[in-house]
Amino acid sequence: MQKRSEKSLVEAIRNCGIRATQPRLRVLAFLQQSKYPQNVKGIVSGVGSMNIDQVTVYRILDMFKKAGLVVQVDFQQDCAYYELKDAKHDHHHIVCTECHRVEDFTGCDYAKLADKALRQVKGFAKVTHHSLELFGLCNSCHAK
Amino acid sequence: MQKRSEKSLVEAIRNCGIRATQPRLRVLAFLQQSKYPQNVKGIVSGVGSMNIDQVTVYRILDMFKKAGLVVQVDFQQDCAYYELKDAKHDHHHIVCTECHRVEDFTGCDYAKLADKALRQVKGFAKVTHHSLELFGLCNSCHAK
DNA sequence: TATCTTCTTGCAAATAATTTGCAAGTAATG
DNA sequence: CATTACTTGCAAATTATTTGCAAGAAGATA
Repeated sequence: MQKRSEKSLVEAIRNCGIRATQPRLRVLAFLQQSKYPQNVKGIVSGVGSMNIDQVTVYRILDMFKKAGLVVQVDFQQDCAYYELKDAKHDHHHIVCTECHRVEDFTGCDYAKLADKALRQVKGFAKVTHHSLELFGLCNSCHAK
Repeated sequence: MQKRSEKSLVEAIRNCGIRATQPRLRVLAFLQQSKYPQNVKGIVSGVGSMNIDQVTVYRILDMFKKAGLVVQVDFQQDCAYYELKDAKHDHHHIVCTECHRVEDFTGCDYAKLADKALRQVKGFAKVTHHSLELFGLCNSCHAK
């Protein structure tokens, strides 16, 4: 996720057919510079200078999700996390179930998987997105 | 998931090193005969005859999860769902984002995926489980 | 740039999921 | 069948997420 200029942030949002408001720009910018998925609490404190109500963040995330700008990530923890959607749909996480450390990995072969699933089940027209997380133990937690 | 006799239910639970209590047997039996993942509300009403408090269900699920008897499934909806863990770790779902219809599919090639991820990231010792869900539209919702 | 319309935001409050504390109940062991 | 440790149910707390509504801002237009 390389940084985008203020101008291209505005464009990214407008391209989805929605207004480029200050809170939306801040949330998008914050997610862009985040190394890992963020939850609502993290976003509220992460946008810093500007005070954005958490309700607003919920609504923005919901909208971004529907617009295909961000994806929701479930770490089977307390709450939902969000990150920018990558074009290839091929960015996933491995999470330590002890300390909650997160690392990225790629290579789930999404297109093939979606295809295989659609052929296998009956009654589904198309796949729009997916979620994939690995859970395990990081070296230090495993050592204990 | 074929049915197990009462006796083997008891054994399945005891093998995890925990007591085979009535509520646990009921929850396990209910999950076994469930076609799709169930949430806490569904389990409470599903166990029927016996009244089990939802707090107890939460605690049982938590314990079963740690014991490796069940897995948690996140449909990016309201709450967490649970189903029996299959030995091969190769049972996943495709969910309609409109009507929430669920179908199963297999073939994620878990072993290879976990291996690939472990080689790719640094600092992780092992993978214990994973989650994979596809989201899309079923035929009737797609037609609209 | 002033104005208008519509979409957004913030705040308060509601809802719903999940967790915690504790006394009373029950499984497993000898 | 008595003991002990683990479990359950109930009440209440906590936390995530949603809803309603009046005030505020974005974008189109004059």
